[in-house]
Parts: sequence; C-alpha cells; structure tokens
Amino acid sequence: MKTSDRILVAATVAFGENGYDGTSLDSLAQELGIRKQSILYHYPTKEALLDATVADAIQVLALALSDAVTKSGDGWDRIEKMVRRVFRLAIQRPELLGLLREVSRLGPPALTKAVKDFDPLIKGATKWLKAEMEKGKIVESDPYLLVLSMYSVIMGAATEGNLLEAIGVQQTPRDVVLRRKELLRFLKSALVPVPK
Amino acid sequence: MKTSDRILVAATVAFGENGYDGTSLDSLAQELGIRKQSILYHYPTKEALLDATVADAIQVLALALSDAVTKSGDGWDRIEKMVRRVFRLAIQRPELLGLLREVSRLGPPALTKAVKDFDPLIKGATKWLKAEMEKGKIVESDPYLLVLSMYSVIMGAATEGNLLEAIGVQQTPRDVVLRRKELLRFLKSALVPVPK
DNA sequence: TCTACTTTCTACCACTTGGTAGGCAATGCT
DNA sequence: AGCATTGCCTACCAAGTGGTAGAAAGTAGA
Repeated sequence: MKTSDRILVAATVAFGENGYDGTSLDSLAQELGIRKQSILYHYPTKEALLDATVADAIQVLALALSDAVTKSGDGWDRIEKMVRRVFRLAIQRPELLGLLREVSRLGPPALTKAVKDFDPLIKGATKWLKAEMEKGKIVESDPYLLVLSMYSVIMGAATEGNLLEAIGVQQTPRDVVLRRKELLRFLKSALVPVPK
Repeated sequence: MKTSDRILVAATVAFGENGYDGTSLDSLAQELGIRKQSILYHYPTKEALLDATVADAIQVLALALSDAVTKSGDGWDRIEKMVRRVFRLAIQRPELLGLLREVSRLGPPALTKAVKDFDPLIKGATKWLKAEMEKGKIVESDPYLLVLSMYSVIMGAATEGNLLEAIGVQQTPRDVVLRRKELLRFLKSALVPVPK
C-alpha cells in the first residue's frame, strides 16, 4: 500500500473518531511509524489532508449507494437495500460516517466542498423519491425534507456506537441486526402507503 | 450574573459549537473579557468545566422534558408535546444538544458521567412506553430500542443546522416548523397503531 | 557511473495549549 | 482597625501545535 494511501486511511479513522482538532499530525505519524514531515510531503497542510479524507469518504459512500441501487427494484425495496448497505458500511468502517458528521460540525470551508461532492447524490435521491411518490409507491410528502429526515435517522443510528456502549447496550452483531430491523420498521411505516 | 455562570454559558456554547478540542481556555476568556486564570479559579481544569456544562445541559433538558410531561396527556399526545419542547430548546439553545452530541463523541470519562445523569430519563421513558404499549396506544416493539431511535431522530433533526445551511436549505422559522411537522408525521406513522 | 527525481528524514521555529505560583484589591467578620 | 477569604489578576512554564528549510537516502534512466 502506498504511503499516501496509508496516511489517508489512518487520517480518516483519526478524524472520524477523535475529531479534526483532536487529531495531531504528530500522533498520526507516530501511529504510522513515520515522521510528521512525511505526511506534510503528501498533503501540504492538515486541512488538505482533511479535504482528501472527506472526498474519499463521500466517494466510498456514493459507490456503496449506487451499488445498492443497481441491485434493487423500486419503491420500498430500494430504500431497504440502501439502508442495509449503509448499515454494513457503518459496521465495517464506522469512521467514514463519523468523519462526515465531524465535517458537518466543522462548517465551512471543509463542509462547503463536501456538500458540493454530495449534492448529486441528494439531487438524485430527491428526484427518484418524487417519481415514486407519483407512482404511489411512497407516501406523498416533501421529498427534500424526506431525504434529510432519512439522512439524520440513518446517520444517528449508524454513528451512536459510543453512546450505546456507555449506556450499556450490548453491541453484538445480533443487537446491531435488531437495531437495523427496528429502524427499517420505523422507516417503512412512515414511507410505505397503507393499502386501502 | 455571577462570573462562574457566565463562564458556564459561554463554555456550553463554545464546546457545543466548536467542540471540546476546538475550544481553548484563552479564547473563552477573551470572549468573556476576563483572563484564563479566572476560569481556572472557578473550574480547576478544562475537564471540570466540561463536566459542569454537561451536567447543566442535561438538567435543562430534563426540566424541559418533565415540563412537557406534566402538560400532556398520554399516548401520542405526550410524545408530540415532548418533541415540540425539544425542538423549541434546539432553536433557543442549539448549543445544548450540540454539546450532548459532542460528549457522546468524546467518550469516557465525560460520557460516563453524562450517562449516569441521563439514565433516569431513559429508564422513565422506557417504562412509560412499555405501559402505553400494553394499553395499545403505542405500536408494540422493543421500548428500549424505540427510545434510542427517537433520540437519534430528534437529535439529528435538531442539530443539523450547519449541514442544512451548507446545502442551501432555508432556515426561516417557517422552514423549521415544516421540518418539525415532517418529523412528527414520521414519528406518528411509526408509533401510533393503525385503527382497525 | 553519473544524474535527476522522489521520498523520507533531522533540525528548527513561532505560536498556542492547559496549568502553576503567587500578588493584590475588595469584602466582610471580629 | 486587624485579618482572613474571595475573586481576579500578572508572570511564567513545559509540552505540544502546524509548518519551513534543507540534508540524506533511495530509485530509475542515460
């Protein structure tokens, strides 16, 4: 693995879990067994490193989502597959979603760039939801607000490992499955029209 | 207002918006027009200051919730009033919820203490939900998971001001009301049993 | 082998961090 | 008045911050 990629991965984990301000280039370098100046060779500033991790995280997320889209039908089936896919990502690489949340807290300029990368995804989802609503497969409502609601639900459920641990909630795979199931029931009852 | 209280308020805002690591005692002091050492007189360490802000935030939140409880009936009415109350808090003092989210990211030891303060609230809510389920006023499901789901939904909706702003979503009072309405519809369809 | 280029390193630097030591004025009690 | 306590201050400090300058080591092509 190339050094620049190793740095990227380690930085994503560190920024996602300890926050941007909570991560020093020195500690990052130590973790990687290199000097801080080697990091600054590949990424000229700490902020540039952050931008790179965010762009990468969004790309990974977009890939996962488009993968779920191609492998799903329409209506509720697609939403369910997307949620499952994101949950899998949240389990395999929790730092990715943590990083995105961190960026939204940091605000501009990092957030502005991130949103630019993310916008096509949101636009696509909104358009698709609108079409599904017209077909009667999804409950009529503001699709934009719906995307945002779903985003926050999924993000919340996927990034609360720390909190759950502190509360004393078990974190076995079985429990994660249960929580995902509950979340899906939640979403389904809110999105799927009641057959008359 | 006592200096120690002024420090507490300013620290809550700063920790909630810029994060714990993103807030320096110097900048905090400058904002208040005092010296850093005056802060350290009232709160011996930065961590002690954090603990104080968290304890205060939880107390405010608990008060708001118990207020909503006393002014509400049962079943869905109570949930709706609680959500409205939390939303009002999120608009008036967004830093409070931001701080709680920050603490859950920071992990122990701050999180451990916070959870200890928070636990009675969760326990109470769980117990109440259970009773309502038995009365058939709320959909049957794991009350514990339900509390957590609701927590993340509300928290997400309430703390995403930054993100919405970056996306370009309007933030006028009217828009906030719309989002709250959408969230309530979301929760209601998931929680209230369909009358047969 | 010489040379050009890439990569990583050592050596610094100015600045900021949380925290200590101790002084000094105001306040209130005896 | 004398005196202790409270509250805020100045003066420091050791450690850590992101970042610069430039040397050394490897690598590949001529």
